[in-house]
Amino acid sequence: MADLTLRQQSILGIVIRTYVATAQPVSSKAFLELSGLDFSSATIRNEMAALEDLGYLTHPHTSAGRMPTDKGYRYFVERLLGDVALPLDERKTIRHQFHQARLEMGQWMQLAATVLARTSRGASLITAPQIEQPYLKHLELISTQPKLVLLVLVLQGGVVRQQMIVLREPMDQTALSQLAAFLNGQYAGLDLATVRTKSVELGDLETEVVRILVQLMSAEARQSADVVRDGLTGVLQEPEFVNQSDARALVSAFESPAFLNSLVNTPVGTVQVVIGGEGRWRELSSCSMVLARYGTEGFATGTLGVLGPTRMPYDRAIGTVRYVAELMSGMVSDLYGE
Amino acid sequence: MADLTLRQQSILGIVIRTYVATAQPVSSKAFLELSGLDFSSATIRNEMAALEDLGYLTHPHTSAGRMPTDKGYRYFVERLLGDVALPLDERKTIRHQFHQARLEMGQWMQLAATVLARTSRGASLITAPQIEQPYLKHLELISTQPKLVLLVLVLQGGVVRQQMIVLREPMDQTALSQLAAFLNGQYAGLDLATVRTKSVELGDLETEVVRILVQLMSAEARQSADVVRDGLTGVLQEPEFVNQSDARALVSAFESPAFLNSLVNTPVGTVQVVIGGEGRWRELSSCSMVLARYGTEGFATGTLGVLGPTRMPYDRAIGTVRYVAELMSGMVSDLYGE
DNA sequence: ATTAGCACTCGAAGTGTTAGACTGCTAATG
DNA sequence: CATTAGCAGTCTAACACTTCGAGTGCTAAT
Repeated sequence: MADLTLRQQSILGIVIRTYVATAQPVSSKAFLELSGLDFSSATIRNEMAALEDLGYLTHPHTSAGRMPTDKGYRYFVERLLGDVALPLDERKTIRHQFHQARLEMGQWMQLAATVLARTSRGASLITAPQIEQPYLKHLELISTQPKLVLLVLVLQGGVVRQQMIVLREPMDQTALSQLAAFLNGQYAGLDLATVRTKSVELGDLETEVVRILVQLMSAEARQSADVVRDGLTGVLQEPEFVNQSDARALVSAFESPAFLNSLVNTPVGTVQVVIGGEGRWRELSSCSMVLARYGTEGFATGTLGVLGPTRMPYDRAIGTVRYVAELMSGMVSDLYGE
Repeated sequence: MADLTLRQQSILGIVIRTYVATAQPVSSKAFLELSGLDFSSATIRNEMAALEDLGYLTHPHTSAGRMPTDKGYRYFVERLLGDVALPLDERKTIRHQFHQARLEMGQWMQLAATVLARTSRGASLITAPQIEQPYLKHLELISTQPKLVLLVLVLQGGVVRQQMIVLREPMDQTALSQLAAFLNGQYAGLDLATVRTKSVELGDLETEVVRILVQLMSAEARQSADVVRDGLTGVLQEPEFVNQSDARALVSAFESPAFLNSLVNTPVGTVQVVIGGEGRWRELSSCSMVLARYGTEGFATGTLGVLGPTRMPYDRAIGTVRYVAELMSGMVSDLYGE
């Protein structure tokens, strides 16, 4: 990726910003009107042609203006984007909204999704933080019907999981509470690995409970469930999605769990930008993603991001993703922390 | 809605089935090929013209075949559709899938959504059953950090709700357990109304807990949260949604909570068919819905349904919705029953 | 009541033309 | 030597026009 002259950089930047705003190929004339630069259109044409030779811009056809290639966007994101922090007042608004929410991961995720979608014009999605070595805080057995028992698990950080168990023989609540107390004594405070290896003399029901315990805890450790999404309708308005099959590809990726699981592992604190599917997702050639992981490395992390057309306001998207990831990281250490 | 002759009924039925299958206006010639009836095309043309006069069919333009109007679909659904029960083997497959799932409402909902979407070619959605007068089975207070406490509520039928509480002063688990035991003694087994009116001498923290208790329980009684959806991508493939704005209207309705809340209240056990938005939802003029409520009337009910193009296989959709509603009703009485 | 037959309508698809939006290049310019 | 004016060349979008065939509606015959 050879270096561009300063002027080329600035032209590339302006072309990209203009194209992002208008969704129309940028002609040399339109460029001059919008940029306020004092050159003739011929000069701009020459420079644009050079940028095209270098692979940063294209032509849909001879007599059309220029639009960025994926390489052009990449250069823009990596070299031309300076400070992408959101303006202070926007940060304030967002922080304010977060402070008003209840202290509950589900609500925060919902809120984060909404904020991401609104400030970045894309579709947003966010996965619940997954605790790497969850330990059991507490379990409870609650009789709901003579032969039906609800097992409630509270894991580290207030993650709650439940499951019904069918009994062979009816048991009353007193007996169940005793059993729960016994199991709490044996298992509370232990992590999955320890629960698994620990061997205790147990009756039938106890064994069943422990089996489900292990099952729910390991599901916790690597599951694809809990995802919150927002902004799909908004992004479908973008002109690139008049094309039915592109739109469908977007919706399909956005909804599929498989896609989510493939979202890349970058360290917490960095924002990753995937432009035009970047080889990995063939159908998403007209889409870009801005992703980040949040939480505390090695302990509990989740992924959040924005999915939009390649013609995306990268500065806003990156700024928002970064800021929301910070807030969510704070949430994780507040709620899940030791 | 004047009565049609038997022949007109049969012609209308065949036109609708053909149009549903092919998505193309049905010409008199195509009609004869597919129906196997032994008339000349002129006769069919005459009858079609009559059906058009009566408002059951239309013409996109002079030299095109006929397609059903909303009124035509309505007549079809109400008068021409005989037994819509799914074939036994399909019912068997579905029941089998349900038996393999874990005994948990969330999983059942997910499964129901998938089954609905797959067997009816539409997008499906299903709301969690809402208990009208939920009562508190059990509450638990669990310390997660010195000044953070998790309140876990178990309501009737194993519905679990949780919320974090911030303490002014640190408290240890022993104290919290005592407090929980006290509150359980006072409030367990009571329904929302009783919890609300009951007055007990309480300290600061206790009051806070009860406040949240009331809040979570009343949210339970009429909330729009817990919804499971499936099949959006599939329905977007239908040719009616090449039109970007129709597609967007569909996605938008499908995702919006407001739309869900407006879904009609029919008694449990009947299936309702809304054709072409039917005045209520302007944007959904090219969509139909097949809806049913499930559960136990006056106790706990939810809504489920399928959203697709007006050109929908109504027989399958109705059959599937009815059958899945029955299964879910069974689930409700098994899990939530007295 | 049904049907054969034909005139008529309309859309889909193809062709031709034109206006104008841009570019690329060349030769002139400071 | 970078810049620019100017112009030829290219391509699209829009429109008008034509043709083809699918399909109807009607009428007169059975």
